[in-house]
Amino acid sequence: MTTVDKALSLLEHFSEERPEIGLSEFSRLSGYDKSAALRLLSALGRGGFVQQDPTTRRYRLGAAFLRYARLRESTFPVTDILRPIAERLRALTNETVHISLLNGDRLSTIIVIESSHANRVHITNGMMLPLNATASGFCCLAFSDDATVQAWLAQPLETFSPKTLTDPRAIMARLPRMRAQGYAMSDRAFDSDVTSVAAPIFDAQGKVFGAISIAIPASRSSAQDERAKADLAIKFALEATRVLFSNVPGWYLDIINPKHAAA
Amino acid sequence: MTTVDKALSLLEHFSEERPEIGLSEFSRLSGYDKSAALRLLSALGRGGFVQQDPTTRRYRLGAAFLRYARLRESTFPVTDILRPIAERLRALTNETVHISLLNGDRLSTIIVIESSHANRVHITNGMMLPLNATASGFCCLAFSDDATVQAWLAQPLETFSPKTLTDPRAIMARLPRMRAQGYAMSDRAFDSDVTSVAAPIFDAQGKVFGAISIAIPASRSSAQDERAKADLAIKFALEATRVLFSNVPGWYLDIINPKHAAA
DNA sequence: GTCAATCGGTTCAAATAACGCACCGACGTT
DNA sequence: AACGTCGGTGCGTTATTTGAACCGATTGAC
Repeated sequence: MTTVDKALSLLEHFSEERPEIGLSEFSRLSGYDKSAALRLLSALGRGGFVQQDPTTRRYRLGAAFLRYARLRESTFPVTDILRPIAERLRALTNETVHISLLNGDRLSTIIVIESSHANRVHITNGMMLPLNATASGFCCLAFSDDATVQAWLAQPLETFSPKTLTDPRAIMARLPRMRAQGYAMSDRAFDSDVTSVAAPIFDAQGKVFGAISIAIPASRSSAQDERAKADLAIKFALEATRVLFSNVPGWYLDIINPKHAAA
Repeated sequence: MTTVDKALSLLEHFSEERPEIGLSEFSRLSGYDKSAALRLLSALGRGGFVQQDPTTRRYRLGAAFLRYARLRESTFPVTDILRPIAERLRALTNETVHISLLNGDRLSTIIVIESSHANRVHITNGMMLPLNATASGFCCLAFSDDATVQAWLAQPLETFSPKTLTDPRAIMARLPRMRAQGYAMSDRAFDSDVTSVAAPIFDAQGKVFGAISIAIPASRSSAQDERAKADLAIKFALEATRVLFSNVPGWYLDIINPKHAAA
């Protein structure tokens, strides 16, 4: 692990719940010596990646992220690239389609294309989704490595509906099946009237980047429909992964098509 | 300069014009040895700060920026914080007000509140503004250190109107006056019908973060108006700096109010 | 088909920067 | 006054970074 890795790993400790972190706190969280943490934070500060509140001296994420995120979006516009994919999937299914990206221990919804049915699922763009109640969230869990999953599920899990799973063991017990199927399903675990299927989008390193999900009013969903919808979700998520990163992990291709006739 | 600084500085070579950079190119641009550049890039890659195109092997900005920028915005929402300030300034002047943030060698406009006059300046949100033709851009130049200014003006400067300044020396000649006044003004240098004044917003390190600008149809502007508008721009930019970073550089306070009775 | 240049990436002894303990003054509690 | 914790510093020890040489793979010229 290089010094740079260590510096970057400090940033991982920021989260929605812990947006500001003091020096000693960083030292404790990371296990690095205070002087090491200070050196790393100073370097991050010089680069604008963290900034200190002048009064409390605590650190928060810096303005460089605005700059670089904008630059990246203007030269490699993920949202623009993914929207047509979501639109085509919505055209094929006429159900609400949404794409969410993994953001720490949550998903942020960046694209929503609603069904034209009068009875349709409404999802707010920008909405943060939990990992323990949505099909997209289950995707992130099922296709991430064990250590990451353990860390995610170690935190307290919120309840959203009577069917929400909050027991880490119960959730983990379901992951192998999802992994084997190549997609995830959530039946009324987030909203009591919504069933959804989702397939994972991977980044260039083969880690879960986000998920593409089809959300259906529970009243309209059926078991035999699920598989067809899931196959579409997988197909379009694959396309998204390819378009963004030209690179789908081989093991995922093996899962969704063991005969190696890639979709 | 620590190893972390070097790694972060590699990212500075990305720009709108150069969104993808190869290993040797990085080595040349940064002056670091190829093996050093590779080590740094690998670390950045592990953190998701750069990613490699699997076919060309060139590097581009990674997905971590989306994640961290979203996290920062959700815990420290610059746009939400600044919008009410822009709205109040617009209410006082009834002219189009916009706030732009420094993004490399350009400004990206994040807030636009238009005047209610029939004859008003229209600015598109998200628009990228040059440093050499707008009041906001002049602000960035006037209140940045010489080395930065030199680097910015060393690049070819685009012409936007007959009054655009493209000679670095002509531009630099005007900066001391702006610095002394505490604000910048641009008369028809970007759009032939628009005059604007702008005051700088500073970040926690005292570097220019962006600018707040009042844009007026040239036909409606007058010299005596300029100073009044500028004073308002300064006042609101000060407030923006304080609200965001609780920290206005002392030298700037000295400039805008030498008697130390801070606004 | 061959040659030369360039690409991304690897190796390893020498040079250098990171590490982490001990310590500082400031602040808040007890 | 004594204690605990905070952010930050100094410095000898130690581990990482450095960079020239090198590798195999591409690419373009002839």
